[in-house]
Amino acid sequence: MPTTIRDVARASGVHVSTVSRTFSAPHLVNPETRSRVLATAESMGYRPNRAARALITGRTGNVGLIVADIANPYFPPMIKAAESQARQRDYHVFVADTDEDPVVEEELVQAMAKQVDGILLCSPRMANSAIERLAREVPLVMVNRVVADLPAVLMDVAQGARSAIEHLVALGHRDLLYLSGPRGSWTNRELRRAALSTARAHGARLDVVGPNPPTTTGGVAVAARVRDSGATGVLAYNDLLAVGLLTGLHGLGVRVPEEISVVGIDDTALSTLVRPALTTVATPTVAAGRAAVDMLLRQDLHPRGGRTSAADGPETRPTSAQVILQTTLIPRDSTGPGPHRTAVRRTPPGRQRSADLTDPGPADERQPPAQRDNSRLASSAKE
Amino acid sequence: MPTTIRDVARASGVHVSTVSRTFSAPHLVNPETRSRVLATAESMGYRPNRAARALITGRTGNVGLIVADIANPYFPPMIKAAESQARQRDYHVFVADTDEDPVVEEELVQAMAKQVDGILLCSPRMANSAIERLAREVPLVMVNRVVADLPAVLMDVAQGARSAIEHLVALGHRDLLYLSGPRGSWTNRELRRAALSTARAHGARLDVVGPNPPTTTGGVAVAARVRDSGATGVLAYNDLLAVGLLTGLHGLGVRVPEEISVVGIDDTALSTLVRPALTTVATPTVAAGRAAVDMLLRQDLHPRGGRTSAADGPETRPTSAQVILQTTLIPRDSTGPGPHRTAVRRTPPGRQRSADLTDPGPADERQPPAQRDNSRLASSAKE
DNA sequence: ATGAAAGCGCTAACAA
DNA sequence: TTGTTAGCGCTTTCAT
Repeated sequence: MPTTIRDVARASGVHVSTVSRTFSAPHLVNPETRSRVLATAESMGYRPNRAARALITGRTGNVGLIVADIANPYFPPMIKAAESQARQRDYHVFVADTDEDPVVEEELVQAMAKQVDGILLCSPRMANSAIERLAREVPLVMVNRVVADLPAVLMDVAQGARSAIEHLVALGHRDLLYLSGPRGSWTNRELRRAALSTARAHGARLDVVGPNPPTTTGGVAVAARVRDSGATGVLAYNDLLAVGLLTGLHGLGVRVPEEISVVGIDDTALSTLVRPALTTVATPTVAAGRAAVDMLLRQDLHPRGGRTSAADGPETRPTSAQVILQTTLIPRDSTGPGPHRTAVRRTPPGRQRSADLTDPGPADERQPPAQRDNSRLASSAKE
Repeated sequence: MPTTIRDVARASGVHVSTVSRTFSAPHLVNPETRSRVLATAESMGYRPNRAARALITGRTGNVGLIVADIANPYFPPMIKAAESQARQRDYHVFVADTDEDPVVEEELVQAMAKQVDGILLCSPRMANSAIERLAREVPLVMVNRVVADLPAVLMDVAQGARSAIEHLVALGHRDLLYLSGPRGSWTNRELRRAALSTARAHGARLDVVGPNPPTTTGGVAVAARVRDSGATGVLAYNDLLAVGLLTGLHGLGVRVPEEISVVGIDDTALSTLVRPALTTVATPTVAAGRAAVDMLLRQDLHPRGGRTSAADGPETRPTSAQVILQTTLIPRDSTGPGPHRTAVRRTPPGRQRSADLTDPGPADERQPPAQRDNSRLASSAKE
């Protein structure tokens, strides 16, 4: 039976409210009383019950973070960024994994709702309608998805897909493939659309294969189909799929990048660990984690419930805004010259091995390769 | 302002207690009333406040899971196993990452304490004393560590280290290295001790290098030292360190396994993705996640607080027990013949490339390679 | 089967 | 500066 505020009050001969103040507003209590209370509390092993406190203040000091798959190396940097940003503001982050299951996702939001001050929904798989409904129960910030006018942190993946396709085309590839990700993924739709239109604009063929589970296993599984497709350049929904493809192709004896070039998306830790090192589009996950926490905590200035309420003036609605983060192509060793190499710009095979391009290539590839933490953000307040 | 139980009561013309029963004990309420209440609740978008409920029942329906580093691929399978096991019993899992920081770790336990029914501490870095203190505030289950007689799920990593060292010795390596992990890690101490004694028993030299951060970066950083050490066989604290070492050695032009053999620990997803594929010791993380949840929920039969208390007989203390899970060496391509190869058993170089050994090798290597989910567990109740 | 009342652990007006 | 009182949203005796 844990010690309560009442036990401490009795033991130190003061009223509960004094004990309460000792912990939540120490400056309002006489230094002497304070230290006496603190001492007895300490000796009794008393800890304020944050849940009970939350019930009345309306603030828990926690934020929830829900991701589709913790095993995807895409998320950990984002999670860690969110955690450190939250910690700076004296918040804690509780993470939950939905296993790519929309139903579990909704359940988890429900379960978390009252134990956190808001939830970061990262790459959610739920239906829009479900999200909108939940948004009325708990402050939500979306990451990688646009839902109504909920606050959102987005990445310009369309631009990333354009860069990737143009990179492949510039290398002389005309038969391209987009390895599609899961249904219901906003990012997947963006990528696919941008890849298709960019390919068309450059007179290249682009087939779409999928949906695929966004995992290495998914990549291995689709390798034979990729080989048989006749495509020489492949863009995958994410690094996991791309790395799986690399493994699968290796198993089939197909050489990368000599026979097929592969581009991933996300620039996860994996991409420099595999051989050949993966050409990929860096998505600013760290900046996203930070930005998402900031948006949530900013709008959290309007606490729900709690006693503070009263007539709080003109209907305080959450500030709806979007933050859009830039993406960057990182050429590495999994892309090389294709069959339609034009005579215009000759680069020795293996040129891509150097991350430091001397030949800047087509305009869209001309990204500063050094600047990896591209946290410059184009914030566009929608109201 | 979210809808409360009172709003629903008023709107459906019944007392709050009836609404309460409709949700927590439906069988005690008249079917007609029930459906009426349910209907109004639904239409008003009412959701029971789990935090408030927990305050009185003493049960939250959540379990906490604290890990040292979410980015370590070692943890996700364990987390997912815990989640699915918990979900089967209608519990939710909240995960938190401590960034390998003991202080953050303690804070997080505090923050979670009252919002969960118990906490799984995975590979904690805290001091024993801190853990024992916290164990008095919230039910704790340890994973990968022994603290007093707290319930624990352990892996027989010592046996794993023995297998690994014997594997290297059998291949003809006599100059070995153990790449040490973080201070304060129970697993690290176990590994180190077992590696040292096994090497000694076989007349091999084994140096210890470290502590190292248990990350790929740590592995890359230590590569030059490893090369210069003169050792030909290396056992690393975990796969991350081993994979980093692989990358570092590759960068230095040192060939694996021709010049140096490397063994990892954990058999993370990474190990089959890198080239050469990593020889490693599989640790049963999935079984561990499941077992930990089971232990926690079993002892949770004794709810803390709540109103139920009363005189509950003979001092119900949490059942203290340990579960010990087996580990298995998985030979892959990062280990090969060493300079002291005896004439006894000749195996062509590159034999290790096949996961299907025809030559079973020394006794300790003779593990069933197919059986990957080694969840057979030796449970030893200590009371 | 339902209502009345007490209270989980805590905070926040308001007095004193 | 401290005590008094009310109550956050909910469950659970105990009556009825």
